[in-house]
Amino acid sequence: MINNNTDQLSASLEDYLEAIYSLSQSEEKVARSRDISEKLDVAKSSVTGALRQLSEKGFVNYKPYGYVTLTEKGHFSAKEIAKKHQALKSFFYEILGTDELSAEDAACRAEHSLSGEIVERLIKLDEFLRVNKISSVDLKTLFCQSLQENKSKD
Amino acid sequence: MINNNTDQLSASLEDYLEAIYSLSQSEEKVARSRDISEKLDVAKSSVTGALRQLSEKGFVNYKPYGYVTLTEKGHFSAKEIAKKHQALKSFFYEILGTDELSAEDAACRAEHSLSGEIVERLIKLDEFLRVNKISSVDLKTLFCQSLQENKSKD
DNA sequence: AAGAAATATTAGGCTTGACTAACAAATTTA
DNA sequence: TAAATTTGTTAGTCAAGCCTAATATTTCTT
Repeated sequence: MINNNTDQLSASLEDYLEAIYSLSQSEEKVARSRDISEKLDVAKSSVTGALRQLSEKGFVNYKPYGYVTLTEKGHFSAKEIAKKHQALKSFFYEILGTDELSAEDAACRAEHSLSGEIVERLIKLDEFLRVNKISSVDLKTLFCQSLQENKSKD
Repeated sequence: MINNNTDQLSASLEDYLEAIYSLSQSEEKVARSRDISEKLDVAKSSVTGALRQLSEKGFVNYKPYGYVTLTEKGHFSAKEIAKKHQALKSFFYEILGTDELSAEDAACRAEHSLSGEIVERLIKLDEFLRVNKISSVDLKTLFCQSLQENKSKD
């Protein structure tokens, strides 16, 4: 019973929380175990385990066979995570100019490893570049011409 | 004996490879188990396990109680990882203007989750911003004034 | 070169987070 | 409402990665 730490979530639990948040927002307002399982491509039994943990840590209201809802704390954290995700995806897609799938994919993985501070600053840079009309369109030539020639030179 | 996949390394194994590379470069040219253990703040027995895996996958030459050296493949991968690390740290520190420790820390964690393509593009953006003299110095005011006022507003 | 010290490995255990299969509960349908 | 279907949980297993303690090997010291 080590790490019953109430505030810090593992990358995995962050994913579950994010999925619950996202499902609660769209669809029929309640995140069912089934949907979470499908969304994260994970066995239903894994969802049960995750819900128990999130519940113990105070992020969701959960009773076996009952509906799942976010607590205030859970809602707050989920929003933070979603914000990170959105900011990163937007940066990768609209500033760096990757294709949307890559951007989504990269955001999924990076959102767990970057601190709030870094993401805040990234958002500011993103805004700055937009305001000054420096975006993927402007950087495209730059990217295209230099992606090739830069293949390892020790 | 699943995942004897020869080319893809886990985040953890990437860390070990990177440490070996870095130690080989500096110091006395040979990465000893002891040093790796110390550098990654990990038990020596964990290093042994990692070396065995890296050896099985063809990234290092390793025999129990012997010295460890990188194979050509290992050297190549390590360089890639180190390059990612350097690029990310530089971006966080010099463009986003975080303190050096945060930059180092963030780079350590993000380097495993961002694809080569994203990092390449980040390097290009980094260069572009430098050339155009848009760096942390220029963004500082922007960052400082807006980091505060942007604390969640749903 | 033999004992002491440092270094490396093995053995065994723990945690996290996934899985499958079997079972339980809830919901739908006839 | 009772049977069928869907959904959710439990039990047991597995791999990755880490740990400590005990053991083995190498290196240093005298």
